[in-house]
Amino acid sequence: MSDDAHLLIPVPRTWPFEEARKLAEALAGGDPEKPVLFETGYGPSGLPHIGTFGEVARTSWVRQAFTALTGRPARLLAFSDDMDALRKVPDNVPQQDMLKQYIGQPLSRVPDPFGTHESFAAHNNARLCAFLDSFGFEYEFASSTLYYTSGRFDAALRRVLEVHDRILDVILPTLGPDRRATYSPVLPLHPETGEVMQVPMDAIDAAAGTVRWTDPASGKTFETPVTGGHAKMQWKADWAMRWYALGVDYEMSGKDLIDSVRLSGKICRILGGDPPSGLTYELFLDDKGQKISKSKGNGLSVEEWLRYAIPESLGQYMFNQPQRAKRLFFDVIPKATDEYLSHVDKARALQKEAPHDSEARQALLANPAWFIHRGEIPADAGSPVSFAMLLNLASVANAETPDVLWGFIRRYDLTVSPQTHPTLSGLVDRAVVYYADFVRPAKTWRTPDDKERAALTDLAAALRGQETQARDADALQNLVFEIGKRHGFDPLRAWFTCLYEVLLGQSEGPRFGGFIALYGVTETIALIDAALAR
RNA sequence: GAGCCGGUAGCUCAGCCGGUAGAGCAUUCGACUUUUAAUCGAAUGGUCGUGGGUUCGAGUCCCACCCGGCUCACCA
Repeated sequence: MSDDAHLLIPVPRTWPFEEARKLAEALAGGDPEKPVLFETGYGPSGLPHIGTFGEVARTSWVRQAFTALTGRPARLLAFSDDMDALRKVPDNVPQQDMLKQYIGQPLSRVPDPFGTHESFAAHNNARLCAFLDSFGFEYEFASSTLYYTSGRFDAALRRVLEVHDRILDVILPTLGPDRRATYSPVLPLHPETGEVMQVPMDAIDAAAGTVRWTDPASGKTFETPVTGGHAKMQWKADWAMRWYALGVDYEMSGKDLIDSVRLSGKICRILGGDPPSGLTYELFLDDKGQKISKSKGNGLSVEEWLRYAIPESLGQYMFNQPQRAKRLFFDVIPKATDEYLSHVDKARALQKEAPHDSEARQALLANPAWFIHRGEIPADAGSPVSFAMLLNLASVANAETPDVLWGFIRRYDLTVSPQTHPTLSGLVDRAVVYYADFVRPAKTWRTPDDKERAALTDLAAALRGQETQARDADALQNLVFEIGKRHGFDPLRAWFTCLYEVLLGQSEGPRFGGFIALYGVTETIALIDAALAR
């Protein structure tokens, strides 16, 4: 641990700081003034998804830890491989027939099926940026097409030709015989059709910076410069070339890419560069333990998560154990949310102590909320009520709108409101949705028997006289109670159980007078009428 | 074939630099309620996958094995 002397602070024991320390060690010999480069990759053949969020979030956290640890400047580049060829037409976009005609073309040359951007790639790139912005990530966007065409990769591409054969030696043994016959790390763009060509090279001219190849369709031979956007690299070599050309210091990837990382690292070394450090994170599993993939459409999307929980909870989920395969399904949402809330409370307390207490500062840096809120816990973050409790409450109260939930919350604590507690407000809104989507559909409403039917009819009639009156919970409770006694329920508890089972679809519930007062007399009458009509 | 992850209470999991096994849920009991619990208190519950090793001391470190799961071996 004595070799940590160059670090500004002791290393907190969380994975972003462990990663940052690894990176600091790897960079120990280099120029301390040079900004450190973090990269995340994105393939714009589809819309950004939850894995994209996870990778950018986690990379951002390592960067935040790295800066805290070393004080060195760092950038995060979100690199979009938009020059990659359109291989398959995604089935969740319009204009399928139009897109089919562009298979094999770089995504940046495929028209936007939504008609809002210059190209399909531009459309997806814009969606990526909007998506990342909505979470407040700090990053610089990079377009592969722009980098290629602007000549930014030219020197590296010429270097690729110089060591072309050594690159082949590394890649060919990893390929099957069929692929081996056609493989080339350089993919020239067809000068006539614009297609990204996957053909073997006839000749390499490193001095001229060109490749010669034959179009299998026409038999014509072409001499194409690798520079200036006239060619791109095949993906593993592309990754390596990019690391080399840009000097990428850190990039994570999923464990399905372990072999690619190894291979690209070798190629990067052949080019004369140092491959980046990085974390291999585990994949996300759906409810049945299967890998989540865009094409299968299993698991959970970011939109779905945000429908049921506040954004910070998704950060909390991604923060936990990146090197462990985790189930990504609806039922993990409440736990992630409450973990986040409890960390925020601790972090806020630690934040007060941190300026004059080094132990508190260390604990703060180890707190997920410190990362999720980018180093500064807002004063109004956190909630006095847990999400689990709100879900329970929504269920018990049959809460169909946030108002009903707020009514119960305010009876519990009059000082809270959506204005004073914005996080709680967000939780309440989602609890109602979660209840409506998951809890209520599972409920079963019992049909009342004749005796219950008579009592319920009586109750509805009695309530009709109360519609215009002030909503006095006690008076309503007495009313309900009297009707139960009048109809001879014994024990009286059976009457209330009947109300819960018939009207709310559950065996337990809130004090009924209070429920009517909050839920509304008219609404309760409607509830009874609906039950009687069943 | 190559590689990765996991096995701790009935369930889901936490367990840091080795120092008397923890949480939530579930279960049971109690308090408070004109029936309730969104509340509070308490109890029950574990041979830490197996076998070795290191150590005064191992869920934790090392080795071997068993079981379960996943990923890559076509494309990116």
